[in-house]
Amino acid sequence: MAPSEQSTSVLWFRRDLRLGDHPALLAAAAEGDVLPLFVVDPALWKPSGDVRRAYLLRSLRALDAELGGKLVVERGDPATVVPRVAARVGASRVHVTADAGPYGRHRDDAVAKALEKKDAELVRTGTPYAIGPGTILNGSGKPFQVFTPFSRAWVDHGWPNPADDPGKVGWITDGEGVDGKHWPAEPDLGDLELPEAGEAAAHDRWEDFLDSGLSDYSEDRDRPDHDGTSQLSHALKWGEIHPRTMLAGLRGKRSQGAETFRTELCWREFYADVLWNRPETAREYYKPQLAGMRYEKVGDSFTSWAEGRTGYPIVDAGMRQLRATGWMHNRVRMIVASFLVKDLHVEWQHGAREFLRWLRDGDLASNNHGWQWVAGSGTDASPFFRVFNPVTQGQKFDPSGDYVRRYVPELRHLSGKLAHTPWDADDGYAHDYPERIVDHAHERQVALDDYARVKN
DNA sequence: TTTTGAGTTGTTCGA
DNA sequence: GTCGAACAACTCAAA
Repeated sequence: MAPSEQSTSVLWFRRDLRLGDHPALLAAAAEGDVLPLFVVDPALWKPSGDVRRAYLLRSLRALDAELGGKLVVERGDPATVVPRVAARVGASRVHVTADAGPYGRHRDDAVAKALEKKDAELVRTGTPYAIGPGTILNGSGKPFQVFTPFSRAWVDHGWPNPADDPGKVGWITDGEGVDGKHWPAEPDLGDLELPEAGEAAAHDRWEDFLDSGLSDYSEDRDRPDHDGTSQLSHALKWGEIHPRTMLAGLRGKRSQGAETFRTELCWREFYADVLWNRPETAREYYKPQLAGMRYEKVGDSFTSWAEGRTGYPIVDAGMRQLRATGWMHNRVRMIVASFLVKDLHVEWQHGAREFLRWLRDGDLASNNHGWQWVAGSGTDASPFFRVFNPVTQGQKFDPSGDYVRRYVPELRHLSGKLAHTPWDADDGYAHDYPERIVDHAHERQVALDDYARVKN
């Protein structure tokens, strides 16, 4: 289209719920007036837990406020809804940030086809990542399968600067989807408190973290009893802040904390890249031979794990933190994941699904490939003998026991480290804390033996 | 093509 | 308490 020709377009928001550093918004605004749209897609809404639904709705409300109440929210299959909205305002172009996930790619292809039938077009600009998945390749032109070489190539490639400020955008609305008409009701979360949603809150949090959290990040991030993480995983998941913005904020910082944080952002990009190249690994084993392990069916032991009643304090604290807050510390995610797969011999997919149901930051690529890493079926090269010991992990990363006591009231009467070993205290079970449902040393050996069998 | 070096986050054992 | 070795030889990336 000629630059002088002004026309109305649609900006369809998905996981890019912000107005700053937004290339697709720039592309839309360059064409003329823009109708902002969000579609509540049952395929994504139905499997979501209440926490994620509530967080999304609050983020949408924050976005709507920034848009002067003009956000159009519709419900239904995007392949039907998006062309209908575009037709309503005579838009021939619908702008989006490209989705790299398996469902999103499939959905967007369907929407693009549906738009084509009406002589309209889906325009994908940018991705939720600093470097688009599928971009980084090794010397043979193939995707990396090991993190460290990927990260070197990722750094060498470099990442773009944040997108320009869009300036004054001609936001329009059509009066159909506004005023909360089609907004789902916000689920009742009871006592669960969510962090403030929206772009402004994400930026405030990021600035605070740069000022006061980053210097100790590399040490503190492994401590579930400390507040040492950025608390921005949900903001990244919903695109309230883009990793470009964060990498620009880290530019020039050479501290260990900055290095470690960049590496964590790189892990997010690596797993998105892996999933882009192997979409089926969202559900299937990245290393298929691991599917041949002997696994237990989901039953009582899974329920004990999910509800935080395994009798292993750090595991129970983690699972209860998940349900109480919609978030779990990353160190503890690894511990509880290892426990489910290696101690209870349940396939990682069940745990991954449980996490996605509760996590406010639940991201398919990071979550499921994190699970595969723990299960030993993922991109990590070989250390099959890595089985987390829930007691020593607890003692090492929650040395004072504060984290356990915060989430497991039955253990609050135990002081210090003793909270990790109630079986060593005379009154360890005085408040109905459950006995250990399995013997870790034994189950560890079962897992290792089975692994050896599968390998041979 | 062959070879070499290296691999997020671990655990246990024994000195 | 601390430290190094063993776990068991595997796969990938790059020279």
